Amino acid sequence: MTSEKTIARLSLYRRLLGQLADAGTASVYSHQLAKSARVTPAQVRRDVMAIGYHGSPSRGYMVAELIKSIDDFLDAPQGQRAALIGVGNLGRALVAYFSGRRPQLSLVAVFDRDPKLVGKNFHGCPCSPVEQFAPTRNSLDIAIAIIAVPASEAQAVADICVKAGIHGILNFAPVPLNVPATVYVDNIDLTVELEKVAFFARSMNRRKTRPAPRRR
Amino acid sequence: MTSEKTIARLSLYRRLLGQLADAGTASVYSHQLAKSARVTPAQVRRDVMAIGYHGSPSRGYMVAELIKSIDDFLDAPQGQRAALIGVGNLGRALVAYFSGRRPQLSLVAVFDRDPKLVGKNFHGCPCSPVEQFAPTRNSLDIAIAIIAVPASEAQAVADICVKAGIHGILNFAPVPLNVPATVYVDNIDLTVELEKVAFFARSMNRRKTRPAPRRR
DNA sequence: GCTATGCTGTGATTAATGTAACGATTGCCG
DNA sequence: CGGCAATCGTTACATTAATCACAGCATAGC
Ligand SMILES: NC(=O)c1ccc[n+]([C@@H]2O[C@H](COP(=O)([O-])OP(=O)(O)OC[C@H]3O[C@@H](n4cnc5c(N)ncnc54)[C@H](O)[C@@H]3O)[C@@H](O)[C@H]2O)c1
Ligand SMILES: NC(=O)c1ccc[n+]([C@@H]2O[C@H](COP(=O)([O-])OP(=O)(O)OC[C@H]3O[C@@H](n4cnc5c(N)ncnc54)[C@H](O)[C@@H]3O)[C@@H](O)[C@H]2O)c1
Repeated sequence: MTSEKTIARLSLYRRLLGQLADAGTASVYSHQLAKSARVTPAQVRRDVMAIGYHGSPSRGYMVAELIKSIDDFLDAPQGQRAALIGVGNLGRALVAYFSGRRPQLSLVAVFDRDPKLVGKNFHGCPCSPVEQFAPTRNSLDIAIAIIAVPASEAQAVADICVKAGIHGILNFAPVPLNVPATVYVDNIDLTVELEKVAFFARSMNRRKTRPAPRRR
Repeated sequence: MTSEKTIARLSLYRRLLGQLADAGTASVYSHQLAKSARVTPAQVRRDVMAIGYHGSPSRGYMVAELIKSIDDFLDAPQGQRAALIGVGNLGRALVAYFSGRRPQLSLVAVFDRDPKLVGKNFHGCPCSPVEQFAPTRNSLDIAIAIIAVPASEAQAVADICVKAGIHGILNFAPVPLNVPATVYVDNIDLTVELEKVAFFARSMNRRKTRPAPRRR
């Protein structure tokens, strides 16, 4: 019932709130949070409403409480584990970035088919051959796959993931994947993103107006 | 007037059409293109209409002509050049990926503030100190900046870009940037994307229905 | 030739998403 | 103690995006 866009914003709010908490801020108004997230105050209030948290007109939202509410809403109670498939240029950067972040959503294993990579350890994640995906998935209870293999291999790898019981895929290969409706796929197509920026940069140069207020 | 979503799909169509052209296919129907792009046929026709190309009811769209039309629409006549700032884990992967792709949209320079990286060459792109950004931008006519520096540095780097006359930014730092309305920013927030996948993977597990048809 | 077929182009319609408006509430300050 | 100022919660509205549905047309087959 809650839309994808709302989930994305909640994830962003949570990170911004974490920074506020670190800075010792106890409470925050919708317009303050809106400003740092680059959205309207009404949008913030709507999103907060969606997770059932309530602020007070005088103090706004209690930072710690709101974080807790977002946690309860977004996180799985027993945590979730992810695996990365394809430890190439991009894959290595992703492991460096995602490993050791939130304990509730951790990267625990990586896979590749290159024998030179198998057996190595990447930021605490052992690299196994891709044939080991299904058994490893079961033993470590992996819920999410991150695909960073060449485009030509992506569909085959996705099939392996689906067969092993994965229900969420973050796909960096520039190929729309074919999966059953029970699997959620998020495609990150960086070529498309770059071309988008190129196009709108051009229209910015010409007319000095932006096509639409930005956020993601 | 043409929306961001439409531009993103056109970029995807172009790549898919290129594959068709390589395979020797001369013409394609909206429903075929729609299937590989994971959108509806009506959507394809609408998008094609937006760039002023016309197909024929009998043959559909001529692949080579449609590619040409998308090129004319998306590409700058004299090409566009991009620079990357921050040659760390992610930056290096991006250079490897983006360098030497389309000549119409090429990565030509990289910047960092680490003296150990300055002077090195990354896939044909010389690495300069970030202080050299403005002069290099002018001499190479760089239109687009890709930001891959730590979050704490991102705003400062964005300011440098804006001051140097950049109108398009692809931002990988997990920070909403503060820029004037004359600059188009596309934020790629991978933490948000991963958390989104985690959330919907969970809801897939529970109820076996997807929240919305997927695409990006 | 003539009809049947299957596609494109596009106005009409529906769905999704975001914004605005405003009553309700809370504490503050005189 | 009672208005004032500010903010939340929520409903109504506006905007944007996607889909439907069908007229119009080109071709193939007979
Ligand atoms: N490098 C980037 O910045 C970047 C940017 C955007 C998209 N991508 C996409 O991400 C993917 C990976 O890019 P990359 O630059 O890391 O490529 P890469 O060639 O450096 O790495 C690919 C890795 O996948 C492994 N691999 C290949 N086939 C496999 C299989 N069937 N099973 C398991 N592992 C397999 C290879 O051994 C290699 O280690 C590609 O689809 C690419 O288009 C990369
Ligand atoms: N690695 C990933 O896969 C990944 C994923 C998502 C987001 N990100 C984001 O991308 C950014 C870069 O990530 P990374 O993993 O490559 O980090 P990194 O630390 O490996 O690289 C950062 C690079 O930026 C350079 N740098 C720092 N300050 C600079 C400045 N002021 N001017 C110019 N160069 C400067 C550093 O010298 C370094 O080379 C971060 O904001 C990170 O949050 C990275």
